Amino acid sequence: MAMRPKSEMSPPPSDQRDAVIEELRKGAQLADCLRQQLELIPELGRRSAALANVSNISTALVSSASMLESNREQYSCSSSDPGAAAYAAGASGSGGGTGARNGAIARTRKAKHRRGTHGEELPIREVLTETPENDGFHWRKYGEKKILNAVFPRSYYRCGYSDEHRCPAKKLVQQQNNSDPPVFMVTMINDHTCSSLFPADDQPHSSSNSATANSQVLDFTKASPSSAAGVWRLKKEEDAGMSVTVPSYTHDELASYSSLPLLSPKEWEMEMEMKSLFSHHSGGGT
DNA sequence: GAAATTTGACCATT
DNA sequence: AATGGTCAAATTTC
Repeated sequence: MAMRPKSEMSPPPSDQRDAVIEELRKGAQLADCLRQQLELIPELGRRSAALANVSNISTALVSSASMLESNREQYSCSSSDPGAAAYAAGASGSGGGTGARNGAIARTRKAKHRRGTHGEELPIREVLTETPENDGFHWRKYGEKKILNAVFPRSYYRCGYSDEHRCPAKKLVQQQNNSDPPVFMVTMINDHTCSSLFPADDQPHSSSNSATANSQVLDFTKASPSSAAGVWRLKKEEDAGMSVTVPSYTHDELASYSSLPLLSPKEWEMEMEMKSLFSHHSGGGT
């Protein structure tokens, strides 16, 4: 909803932008180191909560770097530098080489012109990320399509509450390459309206705890067992004997282990409010 | 049994 | 006509 005057912002010089990207990448690497250190925490509760937080930090950093790279792609596209665009789109050439590069560029351009049923321009946001599943929303897959000149199929998700709350948010996820970890192009279409509905009215049929009532949970732990991008990383790191970026604990478990878990800022505020309310009454029920 | 995913068919757009 | 996006029945998983 909030229309940021992004288009009015002049791009930083590319040197500076590259430096920022570099710093963000370093931050992500450091977060990874930190994660390894956190593995050593003996207490399961603290460890898993800390791991989850580090994972979020890492995701935020990688996403930010990707966004900057996307911007670079836009600017360099307009100034005729397809090489940079291909780089920004994650086309590292590892995917089989059957014209994936061209596909990535063409697709990116096309996504900018996506339209709704009435021909109106839809709000589109494209992000390159290694963790397409880790955006805190509940998505439901409704299709998958092999895309021309693309090595990997594109997956189509809609908000898990698109029915209940008429939330128009959709998300297209397409793996860009086969690197380790793989990079995914995530195209977000429309904003979530469901998230603004949750604080107002609890879902009547939901179980009584607030974490499930608010749907912005990382429930990709139970996502598709075969091809959903969300599980890719889990499976892979499991194979490698590593511990997991997004641990396979449920949101509730994490929430009970620690008070610092996977809440969106909005949820976090609510939780805090709830807690202060309860501490006001502190044991004085009715 | 319910819920989520898969997958081929169908539809709209270019 | 080709391609991308969505639907919906079948299948799978919990």
